[in-house]
Amino acid sequence: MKQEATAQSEFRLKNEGLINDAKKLVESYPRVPITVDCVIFGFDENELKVLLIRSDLEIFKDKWSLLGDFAADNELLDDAAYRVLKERTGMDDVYLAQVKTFSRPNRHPGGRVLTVAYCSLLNIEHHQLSKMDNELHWHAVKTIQEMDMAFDHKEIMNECYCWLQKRIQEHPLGFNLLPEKFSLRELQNLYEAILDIKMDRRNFRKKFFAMDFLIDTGEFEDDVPHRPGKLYQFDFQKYKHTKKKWSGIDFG
Amino acid sequence: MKQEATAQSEFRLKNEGLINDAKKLVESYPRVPITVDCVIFGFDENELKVLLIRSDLEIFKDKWSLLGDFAADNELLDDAAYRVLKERTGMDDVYLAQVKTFSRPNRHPGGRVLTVAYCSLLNIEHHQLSKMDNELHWHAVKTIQEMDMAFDHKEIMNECYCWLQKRIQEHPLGFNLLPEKFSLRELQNLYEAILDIKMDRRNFRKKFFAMDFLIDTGEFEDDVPHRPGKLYQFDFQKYKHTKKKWSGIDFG
DNA sequence: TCAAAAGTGTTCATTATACACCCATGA
DNA sequence: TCATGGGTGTATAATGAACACTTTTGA
Repeated sequence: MKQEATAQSEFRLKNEGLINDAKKLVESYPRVPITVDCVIFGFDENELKVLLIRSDLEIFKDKWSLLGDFAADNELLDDAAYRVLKERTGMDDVYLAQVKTFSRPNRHPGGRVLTVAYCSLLNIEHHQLSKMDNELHWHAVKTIQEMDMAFDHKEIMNECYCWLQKRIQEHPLGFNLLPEKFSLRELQNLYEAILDIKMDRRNFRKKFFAMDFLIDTGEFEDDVPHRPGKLYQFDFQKYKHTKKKWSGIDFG
Repeated sequence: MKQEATAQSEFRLKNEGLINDAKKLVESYPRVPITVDCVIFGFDENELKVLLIRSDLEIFKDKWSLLGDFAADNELLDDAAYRVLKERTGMDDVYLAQVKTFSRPNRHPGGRVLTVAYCSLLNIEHHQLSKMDNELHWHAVKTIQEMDMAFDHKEIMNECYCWLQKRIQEHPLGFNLLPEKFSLRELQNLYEAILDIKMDRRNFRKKFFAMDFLIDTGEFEDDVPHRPGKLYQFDFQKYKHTKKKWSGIDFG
């Protein structure tokens, strides 16, 4: 019993030594400030939009900026991105995904800052912006190419937009941008806006009905100046239990 | 003229002030050590392999580790990954892509270290490992699940493997793992190994011939104990000039 | 002559595309 | 009654999947 205790304490001592070695090693590494930047997409009036503010930095005072913040000590980057979303929009039930890390040494005028870009999607209708600080508001993605943006934020925006275009074809992300109940027209408008293409209405419906993830709510649109369409919900439960097939090799 | 000079110098002064503000801001951010970790895949003896070393860290001395290093001051992360590859394998004409950033606060025993995972692919035949320090060598990916790995390197490995499985179906990555001239059998073996599935040989050939990116070299395999197969090259030129179509919506 | 893998076509099922008319509603 | 978009079906083309035999080579 006593021997055991001794062995244990020896082990602890040795382990502490090893951890100290590790700490020393880590202390020898250069350190870099890390930020997260959120590219927050929304969909409204048949347009894909992105949420921007005027840059906090005086040097970029006339330029638009993504919503970002530095990562706190020991904060998981995903958590930092959720925190930024929460602080800026009040939302926390939002789709969020890490897209890419940007490291160009001169990307920040104040010295090297590394940023991790996150893409998030939220339903504009379900969220009235609470703070409008720094002219926080939605911009049509189509108009952004002509805007001045701070840092490398235009590059980050574009990467996230490409990511979204690809991703939305393989995953049911789009429903995070729509009201919980939506018409097929709204769904198609969303895809057409994001992919910037026109699709055949009949084939679009066929495709979604064939995937069989839409629940017919029995309800209908309201306040439309024409025949109201049926409203559907996406069956996330069923989707989760369906494992995707390999889509097959194709570079073309 | 003099006025102009004055205006210019005023502008410079003001600009310096703004940059100083930015610097002050950045100085207020927490700083984190950054590393890159490379998941280096190779293909040999009909198996997908990954290059590992014994961990440098005493605390992980019996565990296998990815090839990594800290990012130097003002070093682009891509450059850091290329540097690691060059230092460890001597190769610099290698496929390399950023996959994901890992930030769990306890992932490193020496304190918070953020790591950016890169995936790289290289042709084992074209490269004899020059240094064998730390037992550097190739491990079959299939056997790795049972191995002990340092840090969160098994998680990183798995993420990169999934990335590769998806990516190789949509992009011509596989050719980076094969000799410049390869038989269709080798190509199919590669796909079967990476995707861990069996494919029909006739359909596989049809698919690749239909994509029309294979150049018939007119040469044949050598040193095979059976009828030699034709050798092909991938037409990277033609591929580059072919823009991909949208593959179409499908979550199934 | 044998073993081992190369090379090759057809059929069938599934999926994608193109396309036009009637219907329900609100104004 | 009109304008607007909702809702539907069919024919054709393209693609994917299943499947077996002959050929060439080296041993």
